[in-house]
Amino acid sequence: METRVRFAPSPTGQVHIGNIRTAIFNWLFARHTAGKFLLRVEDTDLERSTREAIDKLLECMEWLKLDYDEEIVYQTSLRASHEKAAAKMLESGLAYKGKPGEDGTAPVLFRIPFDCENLPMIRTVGAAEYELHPEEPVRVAFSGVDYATVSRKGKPVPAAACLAGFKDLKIFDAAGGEIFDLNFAIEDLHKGEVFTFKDCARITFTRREVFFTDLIKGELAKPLDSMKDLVIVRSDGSPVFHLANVCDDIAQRVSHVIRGDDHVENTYRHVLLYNALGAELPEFAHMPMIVNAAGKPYSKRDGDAFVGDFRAKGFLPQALFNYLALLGWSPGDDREKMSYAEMIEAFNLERVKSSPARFDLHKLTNLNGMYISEIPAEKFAKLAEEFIRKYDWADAIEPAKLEKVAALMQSRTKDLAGTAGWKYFFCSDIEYGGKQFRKQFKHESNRAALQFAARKFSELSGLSAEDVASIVTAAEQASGINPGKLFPALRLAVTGAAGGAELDQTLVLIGAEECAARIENALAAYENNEQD
RNA sequence: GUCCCCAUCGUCUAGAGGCCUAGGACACCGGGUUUUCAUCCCGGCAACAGGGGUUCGAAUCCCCUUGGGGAUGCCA
Repeated sequence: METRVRFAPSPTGQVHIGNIRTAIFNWLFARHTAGKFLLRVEDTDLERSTREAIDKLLECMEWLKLDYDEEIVYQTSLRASHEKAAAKMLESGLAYKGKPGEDGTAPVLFRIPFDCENLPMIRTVGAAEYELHPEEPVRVAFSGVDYATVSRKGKPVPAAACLAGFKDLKIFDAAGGEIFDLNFAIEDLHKGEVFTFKDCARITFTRREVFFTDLIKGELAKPLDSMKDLVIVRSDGSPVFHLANVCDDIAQRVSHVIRGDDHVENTYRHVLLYNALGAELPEFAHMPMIVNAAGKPYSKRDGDAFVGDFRAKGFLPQALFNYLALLGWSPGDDREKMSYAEMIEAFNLERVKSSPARFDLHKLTNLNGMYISEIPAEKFAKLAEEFIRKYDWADAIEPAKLEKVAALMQSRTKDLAGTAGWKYFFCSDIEYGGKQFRKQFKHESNRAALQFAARKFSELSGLSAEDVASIVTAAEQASGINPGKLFPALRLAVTGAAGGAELDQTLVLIGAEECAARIENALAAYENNEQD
C-alpha cells in the first residue's frame, strides 16, 4: 500500500524549527517510501490564522525544498464534513450533547464507548481500587464518574473520568458494605439518571486501557479511568481540532501520522475516534521535541527559533535541513553531512530517538560552514552580494572586487551574515580602538614601522602580494622589530579588525594608496586617544 | 495532585547481553602548517543519573528512586 503522510501546521505565526522538523521527517519518510507527502493547513482557528502566516509557511517550505504532492488542503473548507461526522456520531449514540451553558447552547462530546471490550485498541488490565475521601461524594452519571481520592496529607484529591473507565464499578462504605453496583445501573444511567453517594470509603472496578503501537516509541497505553469523554463540537457549533484532524486524516487516506511527542495523549483518544468513525487505524509515530540550549521548551523569549531567522542569519537551507534531520535521528553510521538523496535513502522511523534533543547553534554553524565551503566561487559571491545589499554600505560594493573578496573570504565564512565584517574592503571609515589596538600601537617601534610602511605604500601605484611582503620586511628591519611582529598592527591599522584573511591579499584588494591613508589615520587616531 | 513519556561525554549521537579499555561529530584545550589571520592536519579533555535485581556476563533486560518533559482546554 502506498504510504501517505501529511504535514498539518496551523498558520498562526512564524514557522518554528520544531514544526519544520516535523515536516522534514514526514517528507523524508514519504520520499524514502516513494509515497505521498501532503500539506494540510489547519486554519480552523479563524482568529489566529492569517494569510500572511500561510505565505510564510509556504516560503519556508520552498526554501528548504520541501515539495508536497497533491493540492494543499485547507481545513476550513472541510468543515461541513466534520459537522456531518459529528451529526452521525450523535445519531448513532457514539456522541452526546453536553451540559448546556448559560446561553442554552451545548457542546457535543464523544463518548468513550462503555462496551469496548472487543475493540482492537482496548484491553483489560485487571482489578483496580481506590481509597476515597469520606467527605467528598461520588457521582456516577452517563457522562462519567466524579470522585475524590485521599492525598498523603489526608486531603481530598478530586478526579473525574469517563464511565468506560469503570467497568464493574462497585462503591463501598466505611463499614465495607456495598452501596452501588454499576452492572445493575447501566440502564438507568442511559436514561439520564445520576447517582450521588456520600460517605464512600472505597471503589473497585475492572481497569481497561487504550493502547497502540508507536513506530518510534513502541507500545503505548493509558488506562481509561484516566481519560474523559472529549468535546468534539463546541457550543458555537464549530468542530474542535481532534475531530477535524481525525476526519481529515481519514479523508486524505493518511497511512502514517508522524507528529510531535506532545500529541501522544491525543492519540489515545484519536484511536477511539477512528473506531467511532468506522475507519482503519493509521500507523502512528511520535517524534521527540526540540528544546532550547537551556534544555527547556522553546518559548516566545527564544526568538531565535524561527526558520525565517535562520535564513536571515545566513544559514543555507541544505545546512539547516541536514542539521534538523540529525536532531533525533541518525543514519546509524558516522555520517553527518549528508545530501538530500543520502538522507532519503537512509531515513527510517525505527532509527528516530524517543528522547528530546537540544538545539546547538555551534554545530549548525559548523555544518553551515562546510556547506558554504563547497559552493562554487561565483555562486558564493552572488549569495554574499544578496546579503551585503541589505547593509547601509551596500552602495560601496564593486562587483569585480566583491568577487575577489568573496573568493578570499569563502573558506572562513560560517554564515552569510558574516559578510557584515567585509565592510573594510569597500569603505575607508575604519573605527580604531579597543584593547588589541592599544596593545599593538603602544610600542613606538610598531608605530615607526607603520609610518615607514605608509610611506612605502604611498610611493607605489599598483600593489602585489610581493610588494606587501617586501614592505613589511623592510619596515620591520628599519624599526628593529622581529619578523612577523608587524602583521597584527598593520592589519589593525588597515582593517580595524584583529582577524581576517591572508594579510597580503587583503591589502592588495584594498590598494596601496588606501593602505597608506588608513595607516596614517590609525596613527593619528592613536595620538588623539593618547592626548585625552 | 493524577496520568503518559524520556534518561550515554557540556551538546548531537553510535550502541538490539559478550565485538565497550563505550565509537564519531560539535564545542573546549594543546601542538603542527602559516613571517600575520583563518582553513587544514595531529593530539587531549570528557559520559552509561543513583540503587537494587535477572545473568557466567548488563550501557543494553526488569523493578525502585531521582531528574526532565508532556497531558490533565468548548487551543491546535
